[in-house]
Amino acid sequence: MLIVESAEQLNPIPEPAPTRVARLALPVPLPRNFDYLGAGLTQSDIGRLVRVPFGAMQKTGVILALDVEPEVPREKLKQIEKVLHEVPALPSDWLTLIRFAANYYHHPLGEVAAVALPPGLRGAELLEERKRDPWLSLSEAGAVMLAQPGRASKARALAAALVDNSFPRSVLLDNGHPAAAVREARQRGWVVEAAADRRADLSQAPQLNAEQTEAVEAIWAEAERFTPWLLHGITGSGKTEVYLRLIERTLAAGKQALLLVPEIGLTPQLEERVAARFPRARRVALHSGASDGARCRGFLAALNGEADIVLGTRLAVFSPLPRLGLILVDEEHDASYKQQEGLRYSARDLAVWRAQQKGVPIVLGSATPSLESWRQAETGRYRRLSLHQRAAALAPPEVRLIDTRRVRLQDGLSPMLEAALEARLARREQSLVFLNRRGYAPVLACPSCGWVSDCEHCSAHRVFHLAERVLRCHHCGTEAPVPRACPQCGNQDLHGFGRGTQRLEERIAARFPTARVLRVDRDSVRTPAQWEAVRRRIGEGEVDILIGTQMLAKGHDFPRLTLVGVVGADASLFAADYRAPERLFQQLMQVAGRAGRAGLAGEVLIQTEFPEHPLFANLRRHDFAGFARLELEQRAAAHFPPFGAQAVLRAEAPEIAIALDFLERARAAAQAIAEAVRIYDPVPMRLVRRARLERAQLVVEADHRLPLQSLLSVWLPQLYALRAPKALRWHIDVDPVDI
DNA sequence: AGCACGCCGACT
DNA sequence: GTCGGCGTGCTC
Repeated sequence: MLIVESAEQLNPIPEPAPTRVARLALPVPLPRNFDYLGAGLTQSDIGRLVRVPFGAMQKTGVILALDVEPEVPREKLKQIEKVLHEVPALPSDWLTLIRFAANYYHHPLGEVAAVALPPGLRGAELLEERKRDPWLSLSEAGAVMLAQPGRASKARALAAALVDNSFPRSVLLDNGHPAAAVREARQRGWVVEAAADRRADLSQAPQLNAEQTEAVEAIWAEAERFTPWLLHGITGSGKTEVYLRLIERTLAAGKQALLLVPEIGLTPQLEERVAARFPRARRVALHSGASDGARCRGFLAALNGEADIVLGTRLAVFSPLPRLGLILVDEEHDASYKQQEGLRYSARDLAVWRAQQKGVPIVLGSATPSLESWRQAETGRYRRLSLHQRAAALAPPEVRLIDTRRVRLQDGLSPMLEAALEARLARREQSLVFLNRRGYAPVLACPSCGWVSDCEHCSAHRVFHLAERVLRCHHCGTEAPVPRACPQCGNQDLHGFGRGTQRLEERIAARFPTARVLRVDRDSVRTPAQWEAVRRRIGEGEVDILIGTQMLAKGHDFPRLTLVGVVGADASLFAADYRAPERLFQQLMQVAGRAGRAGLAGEVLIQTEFPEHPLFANLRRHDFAGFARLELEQRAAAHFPPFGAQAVLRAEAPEIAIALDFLERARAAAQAIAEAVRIYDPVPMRLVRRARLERAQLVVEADHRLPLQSLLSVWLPQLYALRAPKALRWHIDVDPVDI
């Protein structure tokens, strides 16, 4: 029986859409969110983008929550101007991710959202994009749903959930699905595709060796849950092939794979390899080189589940992935995973958090893992897999040290290294001389009056670039023409002191006049297209001797390269930065890995004044584990990461006193709340002045993350409240890598 | 961060 | 007399 309680129930009149209070994340550098009024908002609008008036401006924000109690009087709330319905709502796990990042890195949530969203995700631009791109209109028809054989009921449940979220939809069905599921999908007007079409082309896959097979099987056995893996594989051991096999299985299971790569010129190569292996998968590449439109499309393809493989640099860690099944982080030790400005996040660390959040496996791969990850493996939190075999079944290159205290160097080159270069030339093999310092000479100076080429804006010398005839500051980028005479005393005999790649190139070209010499550094190779051309020239044997910086260390296989010479590495052995040895070892291992391929034995010659340094002993044995053991012992003794956690508060101002004064007040505030936390004194940074600003920093440290995070949670709001002069800027860096 | 409002020097 | 310098202050 129906009980009628009111006339409206018989003749319902449409109710006016109720106005609700929505809390938004807005891209402003303030540690709080903003509340707005919105008529007709529903629960499914959480995660949607909106346009709102903000002061005298217009901003795009993300709806975080509805029906919150506003913290300001209700009459101050403005109306949401427009809900961007053309963009699907960001899912709740994505909102949780950016909330986590904001909390962990103590950065305003709205700014985190702005970093995580592709630039140009705005209503108008998006509509325009859709007109031009037929694919986008297809995917706008739907979030992808995937049904495996015998999973029709699960598929229907998922579909129902998508309907509730007012997702537009399409379906991706595996072979062998019940016909009923297809009928149902078609009846609902969904786009239907077969998942098999997106699978790998297996014809091309090379055989795996025993180690690789073992790794793939071990990881796949845990594919249904969060398992962090450290894949320690020496150069040439075929880590990439392991990644590809795992991606293949992930796609076959109807899930998405996220592959993170460092910010290097190699990204296109890996992209090509993935494309060749998975020609029919929907692939998305997200990196800084991509256009706004491409990033936008890629992000949306990831968001609505269309994308099968998302390959990208650190920013790709923020891609929303509704059917994520696997995360891979290649070269996990690489410094470019840590953003060094604004939101200073580690994409590798966020990736691990995401894998845990979504209950999926994550593989961190490297030949020289970060000591953080290595220790996680030692303590059993990560599971370690090792690939020792080089694919070409070749002995690793022989590493030899040249004691430069006992030989006479000519322009930085020892007779032994020269002889080795000579021998390679005679055998028509390639050589690489590694010097991690670009320019002709690090400083130009006047021997008669003592003038040096100092930068006006930085506490650094300007580097003498002979080829371009400029003095260039490597910190702020400003340059000046090379003076013909000393600006101070008029002496015409100015000297370049020290050696950079340009001078080494000059010296080697003079010493080996018949050799084809090529210098590769950021000055000579500026664009991806130039990199491509250089790689081709090297690969086709058009170069005899390469001279280069770390750009070349990360290079690809150069099959004719059999000799690597290292000069000028000593500075890193005793650097003040406690991470310097780790970086040096990683760099030397990497550059050594270039030597010897395709049946040609490799040799590495390192010029050093400190041949007895233990770092070299491990390098000669290719013993990363040995190096890590030694280095971790020292870190443990000093309570440095990974045996403890750090954050650094940095301040910059026109004068150091202003920065130090702010940090001193910050230190006092921290001291008052410190519990199980060490707070150091504010100190000027090593490079005090950069681009006309003077910088200082204050380190806080704890034995564990938790007390450090507790301190930051109380401390940061106090810092925002400190009355800082307008000219002062400050930021916090959690888990810094450069202190 | 923007962009307002708000009080003091050289100009149509 | 104004146009405009960028010094504080606010943004739901």
